[in-house]
Amino acid sequence: MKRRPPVSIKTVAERAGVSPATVSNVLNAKPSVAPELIERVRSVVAELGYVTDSNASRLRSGKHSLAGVVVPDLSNPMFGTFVSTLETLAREDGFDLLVVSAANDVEQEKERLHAIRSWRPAGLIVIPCDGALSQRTPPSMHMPIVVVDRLPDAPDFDLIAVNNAQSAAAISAHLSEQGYRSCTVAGSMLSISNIRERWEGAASAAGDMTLSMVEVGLEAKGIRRRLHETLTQRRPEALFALDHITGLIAYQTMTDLGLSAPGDLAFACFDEAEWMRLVRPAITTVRQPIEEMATAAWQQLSRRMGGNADPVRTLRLACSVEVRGSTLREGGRSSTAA
Amino acid sequence: MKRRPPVSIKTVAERAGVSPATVSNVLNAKPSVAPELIERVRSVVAELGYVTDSNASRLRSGKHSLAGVVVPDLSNPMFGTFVSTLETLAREDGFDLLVVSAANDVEQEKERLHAIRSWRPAGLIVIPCDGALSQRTPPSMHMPIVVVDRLPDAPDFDLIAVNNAQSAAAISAHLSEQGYRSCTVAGSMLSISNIRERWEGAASAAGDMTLSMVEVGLEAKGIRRRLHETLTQRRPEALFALDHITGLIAYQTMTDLGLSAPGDLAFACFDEAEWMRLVRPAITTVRQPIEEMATAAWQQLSRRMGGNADPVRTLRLACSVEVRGSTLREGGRSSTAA
DNA sequence: AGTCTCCCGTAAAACGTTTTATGAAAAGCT
DNA sequence: AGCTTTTCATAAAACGTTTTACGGGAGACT
Repeated sequence: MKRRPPVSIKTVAERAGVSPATVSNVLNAKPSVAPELIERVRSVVAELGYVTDSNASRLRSGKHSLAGVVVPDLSNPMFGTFVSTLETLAREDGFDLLVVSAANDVEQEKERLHAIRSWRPAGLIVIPCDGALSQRTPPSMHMPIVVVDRLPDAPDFDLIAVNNAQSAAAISAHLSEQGYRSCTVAGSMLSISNIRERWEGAASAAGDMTLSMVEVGLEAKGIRRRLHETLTQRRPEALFALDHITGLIAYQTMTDLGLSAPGDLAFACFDEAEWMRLVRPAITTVRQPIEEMATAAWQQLSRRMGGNADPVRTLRLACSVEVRGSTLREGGRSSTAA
Repeated sequence: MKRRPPVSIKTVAERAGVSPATVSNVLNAKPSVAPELIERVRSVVAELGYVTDSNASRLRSGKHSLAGVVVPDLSNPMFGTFVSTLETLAREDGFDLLVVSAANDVEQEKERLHAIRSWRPAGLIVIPCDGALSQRTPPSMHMPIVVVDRLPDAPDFDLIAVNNAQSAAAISAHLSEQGYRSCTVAGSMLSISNIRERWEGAASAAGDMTLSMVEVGLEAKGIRRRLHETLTQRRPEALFALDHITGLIAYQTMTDLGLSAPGDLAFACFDEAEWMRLVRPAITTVRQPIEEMATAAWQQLSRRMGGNADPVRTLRLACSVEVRGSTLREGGRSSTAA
């Protein structure tokens, strides 16, 4: 591909026989440019394929059109859907998104938050790895930040989350209603705020069911090993996974061990993925409203970027609980009083 | 959060009692700065939390640290994994990624490719919606572009793809070996080059098996409807889905119709997802080497961004075929000569 | 015909950095 | 002591835009 010097506003101006200021006025639809000049400039822009340098434009005008998104891991489909929805909304408002991920590592998250500042985004939407954001967002970080999904460790941030405790409680109550006497709750780490909320919610509604918590970590091999231990040492009657990746590996582990749901082991997961409907029996899940979370997050960030200085705001969205075959005992429902 | 005027290199210079040029020299580790000044500048940078404006830096220095990635849809886990891997590699080379997606729409892809240019990325990695890239990358678009997964419609681009035809042929041959006499091959659209290659590959190795192609489109409802029609009108003995989303919806449709694999309908898919191993029987798949594709794409783009002007290059990576229960007939293998 | 007002195009400055050229001071050499 | 060379700090320019202030010309009014 033959390399040609890049086209700048000066090139366009020279070719059109006007000044760079006139080209800028045309491109930015400023009033009081003669129709003849408008036509001439537009024609040259099309001919040369000129595209304004958004960085230079922001430098001079101060007007932003970039926002940043920081997520723990783009391989997780939940985050992929989240970012995809955000992008659609951002584009409608004339923004592009700079998307970075932290590989589920708090040190990388710190580095990513630092690095993203250098692009001067107008604001940030952050799904933190664990929530210790105030350590990673120094006082000099002035841009508005909306936190999603995990609770930040300081009250300075707008937060969009789901009703973790209540939804996990619903699962716990359901399992208890079905007559299960013991349940292991598996989650990555209790230091991750939404995992802790879910555990606490589950614990609050266990009724007569004995609940225990196992922290399986974030690394697939470790998750697999701890779940394998859990299911082979003293197997509970039910297993409740508190996040998507834990749920996926939990299901793999129980199928590898030849355990079928719900007879050998009832299984529920706090996150919905398509495959959970496909396996037989289908899996009881808590479905998080990912697109609503993305919508609420973008709307709140838009307000902040627009100058809104209201007190910080927390929005909790409701999940839905999908009861499916993986937790239903034969006659289980009818044997318990409503 | 109290808004304070942003800190610039001038603020740092004033506070440190040096010139902006000295601050720049310190931050960029230029030789011949007195140790005392280095220490003073660093201390002020830390105190004020100053972060260089990468846009202004690139404007003056001409040195890039942003690359662009365009994918059809981030909700598709394959693209999520791809971008995640790219990001890790880019970061190792000191680059950030501007990630945009086209919502599987060629008009949006055109708009996205145009918009991403305004950020002046040093290069682009593009998974096109259908491959008609030369229409969406005008001659004025000089940055290096590496195309991934789908064939571009012009020979100007580096390409990283998989051996679609050969891998699909392997599935087709396997189905024929198993004794299936008819197979429907379902893919989004033949105008998408990798779908076309896969169909052609499957067709080339069908042997005695009757093959037919159904183009199901990209929109979930339409995919579901066409697959439903296909499976209820004149049901084939086998179904081979050519991409992930088609495979997911195909499996949903057959389970909704009460069809079990492989007895009622053998099922194979050209893409691997975790759930395909979890369902019973597990699904026969072609596993694409997503991380290797990302690695090869980044390496090639790095070379191009570094000034390499070798002729354009195509790299085809090999997929692996995972034969599982969804296509294995009882005694099917032993009845066919190797 | 002269004066005043309005329109329109643009020169120059500014944004935040980096680079380059320059000058002053210090160090080295004779 | 004087001259030459080297070091180091910085003034000014430059990157690609947008904004602002200014000047010239045209039109309107008397």
